[in-house]
Amino acid sequence: MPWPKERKAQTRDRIVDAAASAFREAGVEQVGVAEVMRRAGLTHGGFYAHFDSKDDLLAEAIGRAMADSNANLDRLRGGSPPGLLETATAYLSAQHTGHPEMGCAIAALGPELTRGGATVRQSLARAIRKRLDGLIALIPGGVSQERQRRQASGTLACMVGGVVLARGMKQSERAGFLADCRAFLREAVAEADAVE
Amino acid sequence: MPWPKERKAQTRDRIVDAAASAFREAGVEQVGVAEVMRRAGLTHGGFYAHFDSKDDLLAEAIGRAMADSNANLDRLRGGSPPGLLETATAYLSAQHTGHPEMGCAIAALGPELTRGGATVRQSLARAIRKRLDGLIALIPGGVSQERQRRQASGTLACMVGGVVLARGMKQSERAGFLADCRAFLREAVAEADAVE
DNA sequence: TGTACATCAGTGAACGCGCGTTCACTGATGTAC
DNA sequence: TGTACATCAGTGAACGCGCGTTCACTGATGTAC
Repeated sequence: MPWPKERKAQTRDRIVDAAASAFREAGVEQVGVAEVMRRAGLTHGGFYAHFDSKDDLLAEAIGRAMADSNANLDRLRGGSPPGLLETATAYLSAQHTGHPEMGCAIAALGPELTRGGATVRQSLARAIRKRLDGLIALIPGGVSQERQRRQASGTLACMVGGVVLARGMKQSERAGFLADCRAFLREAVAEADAVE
Repeated sequence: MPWPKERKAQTRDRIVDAAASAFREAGVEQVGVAEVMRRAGLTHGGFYAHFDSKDDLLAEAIGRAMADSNANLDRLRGGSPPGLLETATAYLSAQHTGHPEMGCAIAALGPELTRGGATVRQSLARAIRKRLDGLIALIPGGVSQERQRRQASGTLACMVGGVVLARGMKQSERAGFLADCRAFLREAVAEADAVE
């Protein structure tokens, strides 16, 4: 074993990171294997020593992007406690909307991943499941499981749709729309708690 | 003028229709000009007698897809009155989720359109604006404009995100998730009315 | 301690292939006589 | 009524080009002696 054992794993990691941000930034189809490798500081020929195919890389990059995005949202949330509303507020921010390459993979790539191969779709489904479970875990224990599920599902839908829509709008309408989405959720979630 | 005047316009229409459904079904990048023309019953060579570029067609297909989708949602809504909740309920249905090629262009193509050329982005922005205004118009007049905007924005975000997420999930989790989103909105919108 | 060697991560040229676009053409049509 | 003609929507072969993938190779490294 002439090379340090962990070196290949580190290179692989760099490739996944490069792919996770490049795909979110420009779309899966618009970013070639060569471009990903270039971003990782390598040449394209070595790619297949690490991955079976571009789809294989994509499936792995989805998970990486979600973890990455979660870390960024935690940072955005700043000091506020990790509740459902606080998370949604950070998600529905101008910062997140303006930086897809560091943001949620579902909002940046959802529809095109849905049309991908079986491995990619599985990875997406797992990412969504994880996000949803993460949100459910943020809801206080006193609430019934059914209500937890409903609140988390509706809130996540509003988060993802809000960012997708904001990114598609005229720049000038974005901030207002995001504020409307945040206010909508604040009311919906708070009132649902009151009813409880 | 040796040909019936309207014939070329009709052919162009057929191409736009074919593109609107093909793009929503398989994604813009996955559908070539040749495939669109084949679906319209033509050969690819004639394409540039009707459009300047694929992007030009795409920009037009977005508008067509939205009109088409609205007609389908009206049909889905069936007898129920055209209110905000009824529209959201039809949108967040298994039928819509299962048939992207007849559904909302924002949910099917949103993120990739955001990364498109200027004309495409403009067409998307216009489509979103129209959808939002359409939803606002469904809210009873007694509600303040600010509240109308907030309700329509939050509801649309939940609709789009709900369908994007449902399509990315395991088949077995879809129906429950869509029902949760519908229930969430029913509560959010109804309670907001009560508070009014 | 120094040298020859085996390993294998990474290189870079090459491959088919499908794409968007171009262009010379064809042939169905309405019009002029 | 019938024929020659001009028009132009639509045809199909061809063009570069960039992509995902393959493969013979290279050269930096740890090991054996």
